[in-house]
Amino acid sequence: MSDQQSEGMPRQSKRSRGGSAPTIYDIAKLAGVNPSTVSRALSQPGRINVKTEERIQAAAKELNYRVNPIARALPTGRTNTLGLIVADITNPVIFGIVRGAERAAADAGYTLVVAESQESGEREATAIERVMPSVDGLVLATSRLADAQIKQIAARKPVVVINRALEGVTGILPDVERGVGQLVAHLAELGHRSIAFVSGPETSWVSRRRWEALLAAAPERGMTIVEIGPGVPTLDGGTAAISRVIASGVTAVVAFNDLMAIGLLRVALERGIAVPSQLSIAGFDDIFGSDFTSPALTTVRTPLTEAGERAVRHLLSRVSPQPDGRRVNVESLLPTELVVRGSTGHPLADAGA
Amino acid sequence: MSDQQSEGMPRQSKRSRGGSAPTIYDIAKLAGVNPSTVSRALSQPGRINVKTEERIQAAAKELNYRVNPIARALPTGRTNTLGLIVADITNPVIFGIVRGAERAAADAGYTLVVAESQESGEREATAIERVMPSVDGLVLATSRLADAQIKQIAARKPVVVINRALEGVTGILPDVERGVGQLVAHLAELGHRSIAFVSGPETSWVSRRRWEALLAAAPERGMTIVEIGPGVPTLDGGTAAISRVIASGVTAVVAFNDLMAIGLLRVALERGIAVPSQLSIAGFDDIFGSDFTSPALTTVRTPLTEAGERAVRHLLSRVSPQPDGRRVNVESLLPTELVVRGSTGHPLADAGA
DNA sequence: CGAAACATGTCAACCGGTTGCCAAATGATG
DNA sequence: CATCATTTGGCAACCGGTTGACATGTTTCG
Repeated sequence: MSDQQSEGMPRQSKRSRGGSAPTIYDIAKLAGVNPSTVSRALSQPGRINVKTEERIQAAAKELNYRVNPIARALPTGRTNTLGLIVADITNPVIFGIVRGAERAAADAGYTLVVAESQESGEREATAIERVMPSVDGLVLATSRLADAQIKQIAARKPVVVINRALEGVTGILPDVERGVGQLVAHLAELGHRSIAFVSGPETSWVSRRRWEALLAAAPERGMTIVEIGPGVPTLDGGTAAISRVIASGVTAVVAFNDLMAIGLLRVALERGIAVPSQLSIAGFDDIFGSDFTSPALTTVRTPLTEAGERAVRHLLSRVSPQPDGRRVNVESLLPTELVVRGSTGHPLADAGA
Repeated sequence: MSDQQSEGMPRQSKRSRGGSAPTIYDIAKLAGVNPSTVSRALSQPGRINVKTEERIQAAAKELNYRVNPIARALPTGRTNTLGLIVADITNPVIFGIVRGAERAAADAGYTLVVAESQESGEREATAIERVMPSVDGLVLATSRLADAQIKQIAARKPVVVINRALEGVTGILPDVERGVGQLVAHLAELGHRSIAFVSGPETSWVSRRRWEALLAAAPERGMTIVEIGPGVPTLDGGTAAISRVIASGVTAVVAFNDLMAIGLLRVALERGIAVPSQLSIAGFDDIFGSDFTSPALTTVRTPLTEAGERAVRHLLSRVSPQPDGRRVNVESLLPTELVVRGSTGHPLADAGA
């Protein structure tokens, strides 16, 4: 019974299907060695006799062999894949992150799977559960999860968060103070004495940080500053804030992000308010399109592509430690910088009155 | 050194690691059945006695079991993953495609891996080779590969291409005529008698299609039309074309895409040309930011999110045929439509002279 | 009441690699 | 030339599911 396999015609030999991709068994047969030798030759160069290795390489090339990443992942647990979870793929702030992450991953021979949570914590948790088993690590950009949830995930797989400070979890964070300092100095030089900050969502860590930085920098230059908000971080969120901005009597307004700033800019122009002479407007992030406006938007740029890149490189350094000791410096903050365009300028002499 | 693992405690029993994820073997033990029964209970509801199935479900829930997609993929070949290859993730035309594709994939419980070719055919081929073994199908958006290469790939795995017509390969294509017809009608109604089309790259299938549609529609309305180009499909590409546009004496210009249109708009305003009274400008795609300009851009919208969605849904229908016969209608073209904003208007009476 | 039809669950092979252990071959050393 | 160290490559178990073949138990029906 047990030898029913061996009797009769030479029923298709154990390993060798027709159309399918070649396996190490095919190579082994062709090179006349054991499959395990092939595996070693391919993944641990040097472990095998040079002569044999060459023979195996030649056979592999002849068969046009590609290692099956799934078969490799099963025993090793390493998938050569990273996950990137974003709240909203079409949010321009995210694009850069995705690009940077994808590049860094591709450079290292890693594949990137992208999942979108659509701003929902629940969907985010689902998406994470789905990709978790098949990734070596996760980048959480703009996560909507609670700190505790993130920590729990970080305990299972390496995790890097972007734009969020979290005890025990690596975070890629911007040097908000730098860009804000430049912005405030810029406005002060132009002659502004009062600023309004139109803030974003109450729960936004980034919005809070930006506000704190402004709150610290403005008085140093002898400027007054007020916060208006919270508001939704969209064009409409900016539009909705205009009345309060005007009522506050400031000559310059800084919005939580470029989208809100553009909303402010549009509604201001509609109402016949001259920008920048009557009202200077600035935003954050330097998103795609922020220079499409007339006047173009002055903004504090956050290097988002670099954020994505760093996040992935740090993840990789934990997933597959580099022998040469190169380590990604995640301690240093991402440098932000002011981009001066047309939406900020000297206030009219009488405007400050 | 090598046996530090095995000394001491009674080396872990065959199936049951501590920290690791639970397996069907753990469930089997808990429910007192054979692992294969667990597998069937989980993947073929009904094949198993209801009573037993319940017991297994309970055990699975208790252990918080999640199927290991990699282990499942190895024997079945199905990975529940789709690949999306794009030329440039940060190209705003792509965003919508990515979002639509991701949503459709997530809805079906599929994971999406995204790879960027950075406009290089070689990188694209590499990226495809890398993801090929671990996906069930591929969406090629804005491929830079030759027709023959794509056909070769399509012979190995299900492939859907976006914005490209290719014998034997499913393509998601826009109904260019519809939007162009609306645009031409709109311009004619405004009183324009002459149009210039600033074209994109010579190799762009889409640019050619748009030009052909314009060429067919304009004369029907008694308008003259000229082509200016080819040019690079960027802001600068638009900017560079302004002199030739002015020289042509037209009152309306249609750019290959919104980016070029915005470039034209900006340089026109810089030169003191009034938009739309002296020159009406329109673009294609309705990209993010096309309404940030002053005046906002009139454009022919292509439903990119739907393109991504359709591409994935069609792929899914081939990968895992729906029992209910629902099929994705890929034959019908994606409806494009005119979005009228401020950059088009009545030409000045004397401008046509 | 016996046989055929059907339902249910087990066995064991398999997907395609990886890797610990070991035997044989080779080389170095005294 | 004997002895020991080092290479080299094979054996076989393993990763975690899936699935065809089959044995057993249960129903149905002539």
